[in-house]
Amino acid sequence: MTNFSVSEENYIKSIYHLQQDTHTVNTNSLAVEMNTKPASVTDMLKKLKQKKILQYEKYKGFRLNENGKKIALTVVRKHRLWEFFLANNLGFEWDKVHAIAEELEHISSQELIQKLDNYLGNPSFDPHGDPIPDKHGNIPHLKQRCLAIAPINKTLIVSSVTNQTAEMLDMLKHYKIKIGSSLKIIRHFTFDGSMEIRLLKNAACVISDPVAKNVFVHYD
Amino acid sequence: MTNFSVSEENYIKSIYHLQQDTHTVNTNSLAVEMNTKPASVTDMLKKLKQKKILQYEKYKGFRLNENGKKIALTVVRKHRLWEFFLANNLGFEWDKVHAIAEELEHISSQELIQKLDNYLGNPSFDPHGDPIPDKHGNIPHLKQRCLAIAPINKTLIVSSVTNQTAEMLDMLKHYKIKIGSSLKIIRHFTFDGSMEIRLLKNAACVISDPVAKNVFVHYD
DNA sequence: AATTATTTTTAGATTTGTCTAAAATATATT
DNA sequence: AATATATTTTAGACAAATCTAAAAATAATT
Repeated sequence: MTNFSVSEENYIKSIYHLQQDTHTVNTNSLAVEMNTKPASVTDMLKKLKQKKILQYEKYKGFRLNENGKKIALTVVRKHRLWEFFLANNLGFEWDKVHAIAEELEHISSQELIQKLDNYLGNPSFDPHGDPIPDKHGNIPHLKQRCLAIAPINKTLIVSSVTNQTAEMLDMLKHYKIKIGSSLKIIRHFTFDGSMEIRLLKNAACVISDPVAKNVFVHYD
Repeated sequence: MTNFSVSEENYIKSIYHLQQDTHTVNTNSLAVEMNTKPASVTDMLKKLKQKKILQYEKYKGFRLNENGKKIALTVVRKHRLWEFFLANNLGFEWDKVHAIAEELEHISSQELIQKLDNYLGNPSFDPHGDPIPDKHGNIPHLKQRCLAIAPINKTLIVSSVTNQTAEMLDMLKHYKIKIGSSLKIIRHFTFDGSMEIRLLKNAACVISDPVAKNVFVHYD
């Protein structure tokens, strides 16, 4: 497998994230995503095409081929494992880990990542609730949806929180809700959209609709 | 404090290591140390002088000033803390940690290093026995010398091993000698320069002069 | 369909870090 | 001290990654 520069890895990762929803990515959106200029993107696209990572025809958009996706997944895996380490072992807050993991994800040693993975206990989700690909690039795939519309009376596992402002984190801390928390929805109140929930072995409590809208859960 | 590139940090670190013994470093030896060409060294020297990190007069050698030393020490600190983490927590062998730490030492976050230091229990020596500077750049300073010429009948602590070939490591494993081991020299044999030693709560044993020459110890 | 607006690419410049080959300086030797 | 040798620096080139400004292609609008 060819060797990729930090810059190339960053492009590959961004293309991977963008092509999830849409089927083909365009130059401008990648330039925005990467905080760079469209001309720079075009330069890099040519390089990545030459390295047989990218499906790309001039003026017609582009997307990663299977090879490219594989590389993207190794970078994503490294990023999320480091995020887990930073939050879980070093005690960083969720909102601080991303920037540091952006640097750590480019450390090249395969052996390091394998040992780190084992050291951390082969976690499946990072502190933001995003799934961590395994060493083969397989992504753990549970149903995930917004708590506001999740099923009642089923065991739900908090998987991610979209609004990560200090105010929101403060609120969640008060309710003792964190990534990995187990909870059930007991009932909805139609008056204001709030809901009564019960966290595993805690008393029931009521959370507002705006809170529930930003909390995502897994279940099977 | 200015920001330094990976390449600049590597030059600073190498100059730091070279200026320990000699008082002024010369272009060729730095080029050898860094596996590069003398012309490239000169280019970088100009840059580092401009950044007020370096005492440097054309053709007359160079050395880091106080600012430069401070920067070198932060890089050395990061390198050795990561080495400790790799060996102690992830289970890497001594001889594998250096190459990976060469990459990790350039991760920029100060907060990361402070938290890592605490997580590791603020260790004083890395897996090679080299001292880890603290956050102020202070280096723990014990007497260190070659086991072959260390004092008899004093408690010595194995601090580093210079020859780290597989053969040597194998031999040390057999004798159960590792970094941090406590031992005493019981007597020397003049016939072949070998010595009888006793490791804490182990039976005494005899090690050859070539082995002793590559083992370094601390004592007070 | 023709024109306008948007998006994308090209051409050429810039910065960082490196190199080779030649020139300048310092050191060693006779 | 003069010459030879070794070391260091300069000059100019190159690759990677970026940029600006202009040209080319595509999409939208009248």
